Amino acid sequence: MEKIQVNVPGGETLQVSAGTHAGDVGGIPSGRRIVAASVDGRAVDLARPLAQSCEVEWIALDSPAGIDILRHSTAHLMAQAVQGLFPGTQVTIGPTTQDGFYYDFKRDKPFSPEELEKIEERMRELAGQDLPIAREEVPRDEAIELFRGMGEDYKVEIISDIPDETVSLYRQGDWVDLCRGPHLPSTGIIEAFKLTSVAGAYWRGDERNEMLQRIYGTSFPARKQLKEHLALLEEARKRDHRKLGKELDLFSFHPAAPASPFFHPKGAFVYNALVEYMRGLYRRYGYQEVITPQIFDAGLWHRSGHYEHYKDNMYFTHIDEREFGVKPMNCPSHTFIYASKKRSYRDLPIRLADFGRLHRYEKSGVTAGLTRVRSFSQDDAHIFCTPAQIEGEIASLLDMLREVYHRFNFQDLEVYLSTRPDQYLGALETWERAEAALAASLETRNVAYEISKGDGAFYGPKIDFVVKDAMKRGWQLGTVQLDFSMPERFDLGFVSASGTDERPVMIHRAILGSIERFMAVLIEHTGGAFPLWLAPEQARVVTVTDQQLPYATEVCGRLRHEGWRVELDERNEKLGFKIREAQVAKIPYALVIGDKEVRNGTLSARKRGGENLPPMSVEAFAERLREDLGRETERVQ
RNA sequence: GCUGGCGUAGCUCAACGGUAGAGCAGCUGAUUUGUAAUCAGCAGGUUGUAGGUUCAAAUCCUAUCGCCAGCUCCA
Repeated sequence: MEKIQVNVPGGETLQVSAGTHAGDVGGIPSGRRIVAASVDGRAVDLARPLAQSCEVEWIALDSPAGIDILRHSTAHLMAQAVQGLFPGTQVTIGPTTQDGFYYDFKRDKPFSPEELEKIEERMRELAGQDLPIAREEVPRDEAIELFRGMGEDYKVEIISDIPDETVSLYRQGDWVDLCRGPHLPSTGIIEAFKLTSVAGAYWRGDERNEMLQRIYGTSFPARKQLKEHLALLEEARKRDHRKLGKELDLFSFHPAAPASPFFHPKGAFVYNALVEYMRGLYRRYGYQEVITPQIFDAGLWHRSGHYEHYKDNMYFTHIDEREFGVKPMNCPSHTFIYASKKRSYRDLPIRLADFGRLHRYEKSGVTAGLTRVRSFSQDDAHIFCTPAQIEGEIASLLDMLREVYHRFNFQDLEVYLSTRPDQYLGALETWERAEAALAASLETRNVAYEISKGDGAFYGPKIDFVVKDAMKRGWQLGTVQLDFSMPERFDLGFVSASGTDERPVMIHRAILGSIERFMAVLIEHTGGAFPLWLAPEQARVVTVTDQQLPYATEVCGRLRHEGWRVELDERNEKLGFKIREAQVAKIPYALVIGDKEVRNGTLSARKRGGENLPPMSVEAFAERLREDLGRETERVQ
């Protein structure tokens, strides 16, 4: 038998016969559950025979790759259970997702919650049998025949689209599925899973195709992780910004303006506080704010390219026999301001910020709460600079982004650099320089990032910023996009040091993104318990009886006089009731005033959450507020 | 947009062919209360909208508006 060399982790090289299974070459570390191997960078089953010398890495069950395999195998287990319980149901595809998996079935009836339970139960039985999962390679035509014979029309269609000569099948017990793999060695490893929901989905995601029945589920290496995950989902449900927005009286919707929020006084306070915060940063980072029109002649949208590419998302109106479009973006306006006079290289960079209201028609099925609306504004800005200034501008932007996300207590930040797509505009050399400049800025600022190859916009490369909220869900907030197209379309120029006419680069950027969407994220991240600097009501004065109202009014007045947002609860209710209401409204402090406080000229503060502070003077309390605020608004460097 | 589900008092929900109810919120009064709900009374609805079926419709049917979930991160 021919011998091959296998490099395993730890620098060891093992000599084994060709055809030895990956899992049998030896050197598997004890203590970790190894469920698959990576051979020369490709994930394979442990039972995959090794044909030639190679490099092997182990994939542990609790590694990201291992969890992905686990979920894929769980999806198969579910499909096996479904077909066992409901003969005649066809399988289609069953991939993994960010935190689980789904499998689409062809069945006339949707699955009921009771049926889901039965499926779960059957899955547990099948997992308990610890069925070996075996890979098998068969010629394509043979596979087509096999699935045709089983009445699996969708599988037949899928295989027909595969160009390869052979395809792989996976068998577990008497069940078989077409799959590229890899999979777990056996079903017994699957123990911590849960089917979470059912939904309709179109075959290949196309609404013209047949409707399939999708079952979502999730699976983890250990029960504890599954429990934690389900707890986070439950917590996310409780913190749903639509629910909290109503409860905290922040915003509402009305059928007269679908998918367009109405911000109530408290919501408007938070909204404006976010805008004011960004304005403060703009002063430090050298931005200038502008105000621009809402509605423009359609000619402008033709010139900007929006009419051709974005028309379906725009609102139009006719007047004076002219067609006008409501702006979905601010960029064209900013090019007009830029071009309103001759610009010199000495003027650049010019950074124009705009909180203008934008309207985008979103299809009725995709709007949701504040996260996807039709009327919104962004912390939008456009930077006009020379190509040589890109790197410095991006570096400064990175500082700003970091400062902002820190302020809102987002711990994890993921950064994606999207590069040139197949269809692109502008010179190749310009692209390469720009991508290099973006990468260089990320590196000088020590920002870890991943490259999304080919995901850039047709007009320029971009960097996207994804933050993780308290429930570990990712939200894409910030984006920085280079644009070589718009300056061209609007014929922007500047006079260089040597007197020649040059084209500036435009950088589109937003840090919070849409203020509406950011508020939704913030509400869910904080559970509606806003930090002091954002709390619409920072403290509420509550009296023990109405005897203390005169003094309480004075306390409230003194704090208000210093600019604090304080309300007095004058209702003739018991203290416990008023405390409860303040707590439910998530007000940072309840200030209790009884006879003792009146006598001593003090107040007794109760923090949101229940901690009681010792009685203190109004002055001392104001000082405490100032300290809280100082802590919250401290800058990072 | 498509598929499915849901629209009942300000809010959360009940009634599921036979006179629309409850709790909370609101209003009035009593209570003067020490850190998450004091008591009583009153008021509140063309059941999203428009048609239809029926002796009778919140309930069944049709349309429409709105809300919710989902709609290929590759077998």
